[in-house]
Amino acid sequence: MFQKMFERFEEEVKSCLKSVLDVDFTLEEPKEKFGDLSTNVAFKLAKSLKRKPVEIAEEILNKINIRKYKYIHKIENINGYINFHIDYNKFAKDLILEVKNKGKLFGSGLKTRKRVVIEHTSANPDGPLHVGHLRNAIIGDSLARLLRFNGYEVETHYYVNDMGRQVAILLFGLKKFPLDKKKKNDHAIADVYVKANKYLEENSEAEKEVREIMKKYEKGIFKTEVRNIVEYCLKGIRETLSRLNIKHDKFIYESDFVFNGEVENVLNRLKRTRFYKENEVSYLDLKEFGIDKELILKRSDGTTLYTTRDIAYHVFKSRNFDIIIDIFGSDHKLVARQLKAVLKILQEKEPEFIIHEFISIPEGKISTRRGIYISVDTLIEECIKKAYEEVSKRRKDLPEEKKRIISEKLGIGSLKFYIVRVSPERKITFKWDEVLNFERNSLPYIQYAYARICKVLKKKPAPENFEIYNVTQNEKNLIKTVSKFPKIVKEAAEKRSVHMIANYLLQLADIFHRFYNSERIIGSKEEAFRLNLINVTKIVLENSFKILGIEPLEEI
RNA sequence: GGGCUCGUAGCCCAGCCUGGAUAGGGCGUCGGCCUCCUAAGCCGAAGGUCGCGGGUUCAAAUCCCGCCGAGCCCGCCA
Repeated sequence: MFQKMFERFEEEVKSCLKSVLDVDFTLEEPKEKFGDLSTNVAFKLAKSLKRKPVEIAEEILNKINIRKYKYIHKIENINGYINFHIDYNKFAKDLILEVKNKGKLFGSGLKTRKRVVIEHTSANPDGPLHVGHLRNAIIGDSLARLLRFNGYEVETHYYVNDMGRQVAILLFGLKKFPLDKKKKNDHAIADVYVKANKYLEENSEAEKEVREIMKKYEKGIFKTEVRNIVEYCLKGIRETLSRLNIKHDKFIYESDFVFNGEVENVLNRLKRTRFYKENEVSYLDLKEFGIDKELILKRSDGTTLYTTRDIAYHVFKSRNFDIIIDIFGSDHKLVARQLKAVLKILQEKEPEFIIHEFISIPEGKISTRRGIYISVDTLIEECIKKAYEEVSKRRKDLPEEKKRIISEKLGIGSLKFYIVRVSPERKITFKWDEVLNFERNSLPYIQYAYARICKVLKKKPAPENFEIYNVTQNEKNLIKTVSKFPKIVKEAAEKRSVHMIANYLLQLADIFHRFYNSERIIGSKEEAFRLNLINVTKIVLENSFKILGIEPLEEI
């Protein structure tokens, strides 16, 4: 019955304007003092009508019969801008009913049959995840959650690069250096990998051996050995991801596309196109697509390359899904363009890419090969440690067990939030004091809002019936922000922008805290309404947390 | 050299796609608010050539062109 209140208000404003105008117009959200929606149509008309915007606006205003609209409280003309104000008494009542009614589904989209595949993380199985992978994983995971919430059928993939040089080096290394069984799997693998790389640098004759392994492996030799090593490492990686509340639906092995003949099939298809060229290597000429660099498909020794196999994987995705989304690091920008071009050539579905910049650490450039990185495991431990210090400082009254649970969730959540909050194209320099800031603009700030609500509602649950008197400005802000949630979710999904959700959450928490500080809830004349208002705020917080894969805490 | 991305107060970030009213937050700084639902909070102040230059427009942080600076890529690595 009640559907997306903010959009209903928007619809009313639109039909209101349409009833008196026969030109296109746009609506925007002005600053608080100018109302809730605004149009600058009078400015657009000024030129053709050769009249002043203020006069045009006035004329439009006079034609409108405001009584026909339920949620429009007032319309005014300020210097030519036509501003619409919400009738908050009616609006709030219906909004609260809507949110209560929908609950967990408030803001979600209708189920669609659209199948989406999101590939993310896909770190090489040669060591633990580090900060760079973390960003990829967090963006991918929350995007999957966002699209699911919007009604899509989503499958997440971890594409395992179990082929190529790094695997050969690992295989080579394991013959020379023992695996430390006491260490976490992925860390033990990294030790060997770093040692093997160092050995290769110092002993150039060993290079031949590595190439030999690669060649044999592609023919199917060492298949089980490689799978075992890879699985060994992945077990460690999975443990880390699981602590972050990130889980992939499927692990797709790159080598499978070679062994099951798919790579060869794709190569044959490409051979029949005019883009295919051969000399000592096979390659594609992609100049037509504005890519000067030829795309090499096969080495002179006949082995395939990473991109070749990736094409086969994408053909597979194209056959099984409607929308293909890849989360890539910015070093893969060229690969992304190449893939898009090749998929177009093959007349398959072209993937969408979310390309994120890197996270750098003060220590310098990250390199797993050289052993320069902060592992996500270390990061998680640090965050929890710091969170524990903060929690202990602020909540001396809590029992030890509770403090530990809260710090674990707050620490890991803060890490995720710090990363998901900034738009992907911006590079991040990882700074501890920013990650573990427990004040405003942080996850604890939002969790605190949630905890405050829980506490109040625990004392006094929101009653079924309530009356709305005069709505204060802080209440209006909170009502409006809550009502905008479905719109934000929809826009974020369309733009594939998870950081919008994080920023919305900050805004909601901010507005809540302001309301909470200035308005007494329990014991006030408006108690019943306010309890209902914070109750719906709580639902929106929960739904937003779910999108980000962060667990709400009833107490912090 | 070429391609892509970024440049918004001392520091960090949103807004840019879809142009509009004194450019929003946060950290830090300064000053206030706890006999009352967690002060992990709230209120206030100071702090800006939106990298630079040009163009389009009644109107540009936003669109177009040029430049400067930073990052990434340009491998028979992945």
